[in-house]
Amino acid sequence: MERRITPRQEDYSRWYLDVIREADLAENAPVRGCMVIKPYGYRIWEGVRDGLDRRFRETGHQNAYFPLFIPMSFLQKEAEHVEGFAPELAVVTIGGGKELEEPLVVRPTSETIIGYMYSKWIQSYRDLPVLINQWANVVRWELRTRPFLRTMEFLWQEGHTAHATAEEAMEETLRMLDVYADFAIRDAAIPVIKGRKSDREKFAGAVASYTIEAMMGNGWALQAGTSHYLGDNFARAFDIKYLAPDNEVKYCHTTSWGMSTRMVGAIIMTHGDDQGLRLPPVLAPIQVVIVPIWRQEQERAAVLGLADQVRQMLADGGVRVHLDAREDQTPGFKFNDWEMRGVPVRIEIGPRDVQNNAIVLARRDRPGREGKIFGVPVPSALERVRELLAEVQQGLLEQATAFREANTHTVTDYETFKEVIEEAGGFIRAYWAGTSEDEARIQEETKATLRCFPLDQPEEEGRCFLTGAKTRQIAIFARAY
RNA sequence: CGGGGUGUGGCGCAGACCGGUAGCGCGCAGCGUUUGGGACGCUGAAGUCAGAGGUUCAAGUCCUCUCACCCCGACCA
Repeated sequence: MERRITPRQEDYSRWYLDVIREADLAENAPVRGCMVIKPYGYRIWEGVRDGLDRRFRETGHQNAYFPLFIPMSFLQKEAEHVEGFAPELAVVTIGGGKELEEPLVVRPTSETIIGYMYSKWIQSYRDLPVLINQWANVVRWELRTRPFLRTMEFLWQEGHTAHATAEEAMEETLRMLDVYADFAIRDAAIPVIKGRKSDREKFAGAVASYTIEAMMGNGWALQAGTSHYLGDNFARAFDIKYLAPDNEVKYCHTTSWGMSTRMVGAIIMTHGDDQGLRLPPVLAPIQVVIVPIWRQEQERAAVLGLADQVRQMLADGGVRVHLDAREDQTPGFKFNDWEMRGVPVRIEIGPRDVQNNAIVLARRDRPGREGKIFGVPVPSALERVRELLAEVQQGLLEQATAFREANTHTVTDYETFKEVIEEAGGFIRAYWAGTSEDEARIQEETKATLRCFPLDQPEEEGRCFLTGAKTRQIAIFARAY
């Protein structure tokens, strides 16, 4: 047997690239740093999109679309914003064969052009809040890229809202952080830590940035979604003002929040094992694959007949099911193939099952025979499959949570911190009262960054592991993508 | 931008020191036998050897230049 996927232990980033190739999710494009998302990978993204879009509607947001090109001067209106993004801008200077009067930036994010429009749309407190989301591609000129995790062009949604008061805007910021966490946990089965970013790590132009941080299979952290409270920074830069009930002109308070195709990378790296991908049933393009098995020609029709009957039953019940009737592949090959592609549940139907009017169920989150259930009566198939899908969904979340807990360490001094990062890896929870400079030094010396200050903070006071100062503030540190 | 490496059928590689008919594995196509955990046999298709220039009777192989990609570093919402 040829080994197609490098074991995680041997080389984690090779494993990641192998899984993407073997599961047929994406491949590199002829343009450096860009990728082609293939149909199977794109369907996972569509699952992410649908899960988020439904939640956005439920929280009162509407979709709209703003242009890809942004006048360079717009970015320059917010000092911190342009400074943060300048190094990774793609700029169009020629159009229609002629040098442009003003260069156009290919959007790295849309705060500026949306701010510009909001200033025209908003006159009165009666126009507020404005709650808009856009699904779009953005471009950031990255030096080091990895499929899904960091590419020069990526797909995402960016929500942009404007509110009358700081309180309302802050509520919105945290509400959308909750939406992301809910999606990550319930749909993607990824346990995440909600937290606030340090000043060093926050969005260029934000007052405060919030994040959901997830732990990948190698113990590294991944920022899986962010929500920013922008204060009135962009309102001042773009003149987003309204007339309040007291007849006073006031600046709006704005927010922005985004989740990207990086989420697909998070799913791969949270759940994947040495067999390949493992997909949470809620997002799996194919939730159940049926593999028919026959030995002799006369068994064929009966097996395929039952297989199709079961397929129809499940499809009618709303299950995303696929019957793999390929005749040029053996059942064994198909088992491995669909495991590699992460399908949560497999049904095996052979001559023996036809005789018993039963099927065999196998779950992806438990390897080999242990995950198989024999002799499931056909009439109860739909019900049993539904139960099993729910169990797999739950099982993946539990496994990921247990892994994160097992790889989260508490430290109280810098020496231990360095040891843990170097040897054990994973997340470090520690009291922190250091400065941005201290943070930079830690990154330099250990490659670990301050991922976030979790929203759940302890009551007790402790001592900063670096400075020894008394503080109530806990921070999470880790190496990150 | 600095250091290192690699470019040969779709993919992974050998061939290069020592110049002489371009090969192997996987994949692909056809036919047959197979099929409860990655099947096998036979037949077949497919290569501007990254590009340009040079040396030579003869270049994948030697020389010069160029390009692309990968890894490490620097940089980084």
